[in-house]
Amino acid sequence: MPELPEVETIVRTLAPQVEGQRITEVTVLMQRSLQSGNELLSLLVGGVITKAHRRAKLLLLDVCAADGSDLVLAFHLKMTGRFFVHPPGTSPLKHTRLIVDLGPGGRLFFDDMRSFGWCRIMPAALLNSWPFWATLGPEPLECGESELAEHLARQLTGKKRNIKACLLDQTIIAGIGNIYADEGLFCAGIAPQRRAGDLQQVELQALAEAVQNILSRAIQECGSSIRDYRDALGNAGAFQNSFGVYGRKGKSCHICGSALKDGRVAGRGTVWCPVCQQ
DNA sequence: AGCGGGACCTGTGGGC
DNA sequence: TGCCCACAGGTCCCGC
Repeated sequence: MPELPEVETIVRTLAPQVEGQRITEVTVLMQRSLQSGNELLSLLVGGVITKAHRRAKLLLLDVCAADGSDLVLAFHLKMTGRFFVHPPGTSPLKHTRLIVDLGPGGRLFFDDMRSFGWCRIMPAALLNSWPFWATLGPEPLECGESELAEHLARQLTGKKRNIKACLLDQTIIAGIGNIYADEGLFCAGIAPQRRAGDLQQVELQALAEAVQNILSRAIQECGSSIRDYRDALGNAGAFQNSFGVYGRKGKSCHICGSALKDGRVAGRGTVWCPVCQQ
């Protein structure tokens, strides 16, 4: 399920295939997948994709439209969203929701089995007035470790929710999902059900360090492939082989050998070590 | 206001 | 063998 490291890997593998390419057609196969910007579709045709990049779990394609205006295609992959550039003439697949034709550059497919993912097309100038965008928390890898710890301290003061729910909250910190929340908390030695406002400064420091460490390592390993995730070249990631807790319920902790516990925290399947995480 | 939980989806896998 | 159901999870929305 694409979280920050997976979306980052997709962007890195997609960018060389689409940047500089001219859009010749856009086809929406599932209307629900295009959340907004229907009226801008015709403006895309003839435009050029100038940049593929990422913010939080969003994949963004900057487009210089045919009339010279700047547009943005924002994609949220949710759990099963995928990108792949097929040769020209390729027919849609079973779960293809949207196609961006790039002439001789091929056909960019947005596939999404569960149809939770979406695309929004908007003028670049309106990006900042989009509530989801405007309320996103900081990029965890774009601030220093102590800066991130201080940010968490400010955000979590007085919070009664558990720390896992806070890590999943994109307005507190951007890009973390269920996998990296569990892994980060394990790495920091903090139990997921701890009340966020009760965490001590030294624990927040450890958490900031753990989150940055886990996310960077996951990017180096090209993300985690549990079942569905593939990058824009069709390759699986490898970080799932380095999991400390996620998907390892009942198995023994790599650090202390205790049986890992599992349950629901913040409404999500959660695994933790009852000894290493306090 | 802040928080918890259901709805949205569809394929997979375990149990009977 | 085949059917049924729980489960996976990011975000929005609703109700307490």
